[in-house]
Amino acid sequence: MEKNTKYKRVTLNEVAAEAGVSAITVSRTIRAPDMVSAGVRKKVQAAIELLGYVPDQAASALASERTNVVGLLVPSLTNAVFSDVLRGVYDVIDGSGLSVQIGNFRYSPSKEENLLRTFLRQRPAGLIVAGIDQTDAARTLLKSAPCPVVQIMDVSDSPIDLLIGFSHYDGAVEGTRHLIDAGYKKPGFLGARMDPRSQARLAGFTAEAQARGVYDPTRVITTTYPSSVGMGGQLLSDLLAQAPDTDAVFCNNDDLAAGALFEAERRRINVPNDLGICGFNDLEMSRHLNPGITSVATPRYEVGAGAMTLLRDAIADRAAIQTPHIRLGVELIKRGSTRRG
Amino acid sequence: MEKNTKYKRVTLNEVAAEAGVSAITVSRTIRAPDMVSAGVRKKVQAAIELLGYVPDQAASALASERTNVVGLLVPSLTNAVFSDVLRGVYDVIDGSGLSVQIGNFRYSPSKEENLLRTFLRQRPAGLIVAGIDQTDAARTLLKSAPCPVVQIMDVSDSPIDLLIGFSHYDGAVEGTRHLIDAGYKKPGFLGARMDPRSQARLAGFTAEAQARGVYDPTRVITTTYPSSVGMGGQLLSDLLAQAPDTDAVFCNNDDLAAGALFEAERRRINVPNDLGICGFNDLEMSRHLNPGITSVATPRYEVGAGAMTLLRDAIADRAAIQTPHIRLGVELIKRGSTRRG
DNA sequence: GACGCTAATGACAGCGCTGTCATCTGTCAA
DNA sequence: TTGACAGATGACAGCGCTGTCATTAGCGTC
Repeated sequence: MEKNTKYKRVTLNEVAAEAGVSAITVSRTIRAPDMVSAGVRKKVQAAIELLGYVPDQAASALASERTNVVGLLVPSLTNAVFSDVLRGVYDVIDGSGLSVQIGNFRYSPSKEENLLRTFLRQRPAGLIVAGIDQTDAARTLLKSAPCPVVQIMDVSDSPIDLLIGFSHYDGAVEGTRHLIDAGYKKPGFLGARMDPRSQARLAGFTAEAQARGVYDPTRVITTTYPSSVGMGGQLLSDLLAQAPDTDAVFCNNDDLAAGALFEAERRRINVPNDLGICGFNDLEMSRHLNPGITSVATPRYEVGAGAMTLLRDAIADRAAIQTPHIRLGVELIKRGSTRRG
Repeated sequence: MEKNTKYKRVTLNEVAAEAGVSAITVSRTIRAPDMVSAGVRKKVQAAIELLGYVPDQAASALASERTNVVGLLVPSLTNAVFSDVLRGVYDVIDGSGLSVQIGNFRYSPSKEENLLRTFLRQRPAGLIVAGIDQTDAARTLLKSAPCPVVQIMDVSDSPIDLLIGFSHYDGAVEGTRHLIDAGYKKPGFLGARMDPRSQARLAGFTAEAQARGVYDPTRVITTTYPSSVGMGGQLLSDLLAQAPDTDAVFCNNDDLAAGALFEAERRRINVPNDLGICGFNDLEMSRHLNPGITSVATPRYEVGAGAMTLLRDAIADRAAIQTPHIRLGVELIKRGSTRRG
């Protein structure tokens, strides 16, 4: 076996010899310090420090049938939304001894299911999965998973295990209500990708518009192509071609909203007077546009950080989790794009 | 030992029994099919299929002293630049049997060094590190790493091992030259974060501006705060306060450029006639602004995908790598923000 | 026909750790 | 004083795989 002596590993046994105890005591000092007397603990910790001992994850995983790997299943890596979630996850995991493995299922439920199977065979310490719309098979796998599972980015009446997210439906209702309250009479909806969370936003828009008597299906424009700024402009063009008297748009997200704003600019349509625009997510950019884009701010970072916190605590002691289901709020941020003169 | 029978593992021995061969032959069938005769190979593959065998990574890692984990060290997870790189990496790794572990060193060289040590102890199959500006200690660690190392996102005269990137200096020179060629006489520079790659861009700007006799240090505004659209507006304000006659800005990246554009709009400064704006990276948004922002397009996805390809091939056979150092080009995309009427 | 050679396969040990159970020590109640 | 008991520590086996070396079969050569 070719070894690189530069990376010669310090083993548990060497630490044990240094500290004058047995290997298992060193192991316990690391994993369950309470089981070891204070004196021995000190000696062992000194020896670990002295030798620069770092546990071998592979050996530990093999012996204990568990790993310190957390699987994170997301539908996209491009999306600014998920990079904020990622940031939250990494901020919490930092120094927890756990590590993350990301699976990108590209909005494909079957791919998600496959990734899930792959992850589960690695005996993960925990799983974080985006959304609540797993296939039945995936749900079954997750329900019987031998580790905590956190669903994120949405709310649900029947979570699999742990959950942290916010209501896309409620957010859309709030945004739509604001448009109508601001005096817009003919609001439309622009949506791209149309994954389950986008669908929920559309449902929220539809429900509120209907309740207020301003719903018109010809003002709903969606595509399954990905969201982008360019797509926002295109969708607005499509909407105006189909329903030229539309006076406001609720956009599925801020990229579309920005694109719609730029398109309106090109068409010399006055925003907010002739066209109100409301986005979703509240990306950093939105507040700096002219006019600023009114948007439903979503706690993406908080979802990532909260999910990892939940998971970390559940891995330590699932029974100790007080609030396994966390519903975060969204906040409507009103800006110039809906402030009529 | 608490076991979950649902995830009862199929072992090499069980496959071997099923196929009527020894365990080591099964192992070889998987890792080095050429060493096994065609008939046996078929039998073994059938048995693997039948039993749904999946190798145990932990056991393999323990026995072979190697893992299938690729470490990826990036300075940021927020940045759109790195999410594009990530996407490239994941696209190539998909189905290669390797998995990625991300380390986020937050632009801190010492944190990078620590992460590196942590990764190296896990005996990674390979490493991808952002940039070429590692500390001396980190360089030494990487040079003697028992695995291939890919540096990305920059070019270098003395790569550690493998490298794929592009020249930030050249890109900045090209952007600056374009501004001057377009007739702007008093170009400034806006930069945030000012990591080594930002510094290289500033150096390119400075060199070209000096060569053309239009360099003025009072027109260079930088901050170590992170880049954002908002920061772009702020930096432009600072620049105009300090040097009101500035007629163009080369921005460190497109977020700053967009912020500068929006700020110019608010100040009723005509872009491009009274102020030319050139960005860097060419994010999707830039082409949709009014006017579109001229930008130096960088091959971020290609860097990610190329790095993972290099690494994958190097892990298979380091000696077979034909071009260990890949320099990708950047392309200036001219748009309205520098097109004077 | 004995020999050497290569290709194909197997036996075996052990990677570094942890689960299990055994042992040992000290304390306290009867 | 004895026994029961909890707390602290250790001995040992084995997780599933792979590196090493041994063995066997097959084949051509002088």
